[in-house]
Amino acid sequence: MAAPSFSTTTLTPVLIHLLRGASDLASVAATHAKLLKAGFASTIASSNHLLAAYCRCGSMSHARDLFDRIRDRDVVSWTTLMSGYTASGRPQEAIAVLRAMEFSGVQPNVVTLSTAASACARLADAGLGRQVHARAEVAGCARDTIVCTALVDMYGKAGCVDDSRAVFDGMAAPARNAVSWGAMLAVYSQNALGNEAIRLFAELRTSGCGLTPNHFMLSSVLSACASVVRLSIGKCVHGAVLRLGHGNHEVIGVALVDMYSKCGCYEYSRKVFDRIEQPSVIPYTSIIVAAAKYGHGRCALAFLGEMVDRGVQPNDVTLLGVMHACSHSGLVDTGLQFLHSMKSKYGIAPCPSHYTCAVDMLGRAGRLEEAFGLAKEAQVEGNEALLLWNSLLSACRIHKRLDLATLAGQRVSEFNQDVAGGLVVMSNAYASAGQADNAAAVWSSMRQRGIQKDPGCSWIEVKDVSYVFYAGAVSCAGARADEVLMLLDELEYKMREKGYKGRLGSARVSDAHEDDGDGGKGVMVGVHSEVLALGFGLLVVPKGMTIRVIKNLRMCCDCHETFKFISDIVEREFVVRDLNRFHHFKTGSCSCNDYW
DNA sequence: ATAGGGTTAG
Repeated sequence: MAAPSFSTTTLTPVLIHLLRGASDLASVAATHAKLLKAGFASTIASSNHLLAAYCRCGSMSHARDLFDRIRDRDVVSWTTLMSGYTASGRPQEAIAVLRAMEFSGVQPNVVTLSTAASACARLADAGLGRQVHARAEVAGCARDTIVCTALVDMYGKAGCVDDSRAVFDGMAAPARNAVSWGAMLAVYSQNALGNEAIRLFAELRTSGCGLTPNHFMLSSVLSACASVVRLSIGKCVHGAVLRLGHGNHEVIGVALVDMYSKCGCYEYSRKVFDRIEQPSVIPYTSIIVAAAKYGHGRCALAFLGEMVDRGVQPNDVTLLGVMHACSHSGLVDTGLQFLHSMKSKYGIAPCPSHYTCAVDMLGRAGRLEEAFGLAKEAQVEGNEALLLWNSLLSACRIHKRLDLATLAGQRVSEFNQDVAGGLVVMSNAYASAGQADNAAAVWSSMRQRGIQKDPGCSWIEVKDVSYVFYAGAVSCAGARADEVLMLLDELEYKMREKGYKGRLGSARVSDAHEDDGDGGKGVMVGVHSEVLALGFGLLVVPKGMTIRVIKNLRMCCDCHETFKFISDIVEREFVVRDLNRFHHFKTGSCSCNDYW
């Protein structure tokens, strides 16, 4: 038998060297075996090295076995095990390790507590996170930059944005580094507080802290710009990306593709995408989703073909994007083929969102019997099912199938939570069918049950400022409100000369998709919010510039017709982003060819 | 010196 050839003091560097190159279980286990065979008496340091190596290669069962056999476990052993569980997606077990560690009497340090905070972040559990926060205070670790940054992230992931900000504000200015700023920006961006993220980013640049935006901060801010549809700021950030030399970073490329597509600039998304070298599945998915939103179904299919040819595997999100593209382009049978062949062709089993998309697609195309059949046969539950039956209900209204609408409405009402949207659609279905009494009854029952619904609104960005319009209320236009109404009056007159049959303004029984905000008299609406936003845009956006309107609901047929007429009359281009796609109006027609 | 914090597609 070979004599041990290392002394305790020389072993550790050799061990590190062996373990550093070991990213797979086999080589870690081989090193482990060699040590045992050499008869080396393990020290706590060498055991911890091995433990970390097992964790790095994701083999938590081996890590646990080793850990259980370490007698004199120190804070590093415990922390390493916690970190391993967190990294392999088992944060609950990391917390159990923390509890066992405290029970065993070993004191946590800053590394332990930052690891614990990140386990709580993964669990999105603010209650547990608060306990870790308190423990950090007690241990005197609550001023540590990394602990604080982990807490900022933890509160954010748990949805407690104010707590994140309180921790961030409590950090002394020199303690805030680029990671802390990046974490706070990400918190705002991930919690749909885009404007707060934009404000904080501006603060970074004026704070005199001397930190330069890095790709983490830039991608968070771009996603913030996308979520609140702030094109002009997004373009400025794009400029900063190029100046700072981050233009070739894939993550930034994806954020830019997404930002431009959500801000109504599909062409820019294309240009950014074309500059990404060797795009992975995520950039491909983001451009496919962008194409889907603009109704470019053939384009989306071409991108899918291209990625497959290049050996990039699509995933469930990619295929959902492709199906959305089919749905919004009227490629119904192609979309259905995807649903039925995705398992065999791409190895991805359809999940509830794919079924929901297919049902929506059939409904959009007026193939309602098939849609109902698929809806019943799909194993969809919970919130997904609510979305599914809601979209069917919507389709029934559009295709004036009150018989089926009642059926779908019944399904929707079986869900006790969040039924407002469905009930509004039901009411609108009655109104479309000329049954104003039933429509009013739905509203009054909603009023009695205390159900509220977000009012429909549209907004437009002019020189970095957002103007929000609600149906029937032109007040956002401020001093120019009267001018907007006069302009719309004049346009209505010109539209009539070209054959327009509807009415823009005066109150009427609603076949509307939005109520007027007071909920009670909801079946009476005035002019829709997107028309007001457009009227304002025509006054303030210079001629020759595209007017971009954003709406929080689906665009209705009337407004769609109106926008087509007006684009012809004033010879301008409009882009409208509604709840699920974009419409590009130009010379009297729309990019969707009236299919959406 | 063996353990720690932030980002992208739905």
